[in-house]
Amino acid sequence: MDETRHRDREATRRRILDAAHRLFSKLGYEQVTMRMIAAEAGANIALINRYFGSKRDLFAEVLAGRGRFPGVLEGSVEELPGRLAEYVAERLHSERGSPVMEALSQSSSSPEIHGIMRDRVTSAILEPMAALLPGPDAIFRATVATALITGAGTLRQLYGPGVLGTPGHEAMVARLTAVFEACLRT
Amino acid sequence: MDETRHRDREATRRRILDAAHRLFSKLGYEQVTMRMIAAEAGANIALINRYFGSKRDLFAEVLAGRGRFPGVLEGSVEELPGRLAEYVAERLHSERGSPVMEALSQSSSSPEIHGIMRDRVTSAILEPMAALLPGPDAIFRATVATALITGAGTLRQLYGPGVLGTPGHEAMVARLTAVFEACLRT
DNA sequence: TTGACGAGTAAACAAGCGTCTACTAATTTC
DNA sequence: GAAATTAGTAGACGCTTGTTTACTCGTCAA
Repeated sequence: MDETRHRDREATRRRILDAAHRLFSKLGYEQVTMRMIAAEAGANIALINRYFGSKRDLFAEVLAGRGRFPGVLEGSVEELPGRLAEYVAERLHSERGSPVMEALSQSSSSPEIHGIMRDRVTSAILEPMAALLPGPDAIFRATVATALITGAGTLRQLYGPGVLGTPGHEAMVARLTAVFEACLRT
Repeated sequence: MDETRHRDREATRRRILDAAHRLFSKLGYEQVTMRMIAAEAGANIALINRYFGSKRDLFAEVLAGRGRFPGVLEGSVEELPGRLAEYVAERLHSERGSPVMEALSQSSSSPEIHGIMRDRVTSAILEPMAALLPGPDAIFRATVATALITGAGTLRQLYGPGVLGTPGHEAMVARLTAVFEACLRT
C-alpha cells in the first residue's frame, strides 16, 4: 500500500538480489564479498544470509532468476550464427552481458559453485541451443559455440572493453558469423 | 657434487617452482594457497616468499618459465588449424595443458594478476600467432582463435574430462579444424 | 496502550589467507 | 676447531572472509 514504509522484507530482498546480480555479473563469484553486496544494496550484511541462506545460495538464485540467454536462442536457426556474432561483438566492447555468460567467464574457477554453474549452463544454453541444431553431435557443436562465447568473455575481462585489434563492428560481426557457422554446421 | 646434500637452495627453489606450476595449472591462481604449494614441494612456507618474493611474483615466474605455447605455433600456417584442433581435442579429455592456457582459463578473474596474464598471453600466444597470419586483422583473428581455446578450457574445467557429448577423436578434430580455419581465414 | 512479532542492526565468531620475524642447525670459511 | 654464513623451521602477525548471535526498535493487532 504505502510506498514509503521503511521496513519492507520483500523490497529489501529484491534490493539484495539486484545488487548481487550486478556485482556477480561484473566481478564473478569469488571477487564479490558479502559486505560489498550489503553496501551495494544498502542493507545489513546479516540480512543476506537471513533471506538467502548463504552466498552460494544467493548466487544460485541470481542465476535461476535471470538466467535466460537473452533472445539470442529465439528465432530461426539460419540466423543463429549472426545473432551469436552480434552478441559476442557487442559484449567485446561493452560492459553489460548475460549473467549466466558473465558468471561462466568469471566464476568457473570456484569449485564451490561448479555444480550450480554446470546445471545452469546446461539448461540455459547448451540444451536449448543443441535442440535447435539438426544433424549429429548437436550437443558438441553447441558446446564449441559456447566455448567461443565464453572465451570471448574471458579475453574481454582480461583486456577490457575493445580487447585487441577489433576491427569495425560490421567486419567483426561478419568474421564471427563465419566462425559460428563453422561451429554449428551439420 | 654429492647428490645427497640436504640443504640445496637451487633444488628447493626448483621444487617450489614445479609444485607451483602443477597447482596453478590445475586449480588456478586463487584456489592455490601458499601452504598448498609448500606441502606439494615438501618445503617450508617461508621459503616461498624468501625465494620468490610473493605469491604474485611466483605466479609470474611460473608463467615466464613455462610459457611457450608448446609446439602448436611452430610449423606451416596451412596446418595451424589442424594443430590447434588437436590441441583442443586433447585437452578436452585429458588433464594436462599449457600453463599459460590453463592459467588463462582459470585465473582470469583475479584482478591481482591481470597485468601478468595480459602480458603473457599477448607475448606467448596472440602476437606469435598473429605474426603467422597473412592478411588484415591478424590480431583479431588470432584473438578469436584464442578465445575458442580459452573457452574450451573453461568448459573442460566446468564439466570435467570428456565435457559434453564429445564425438570420437577424429570427428572432433575434423570439426574443430573447420572452426579454426574459419577463425584464421583471411 | 500494551504486547507480540519481525525487520533491521552491531558486533563478534572461527577459519583461512599471505606475509614476516625470530630462531635452529647444517654447511662453509678461515 | 671456532666463527661466520645461510638453508630451513616454527609460529605468530594483521587482515579478510562467510557466517552467526544477541540485540534494538518500528509496526500492527488486541
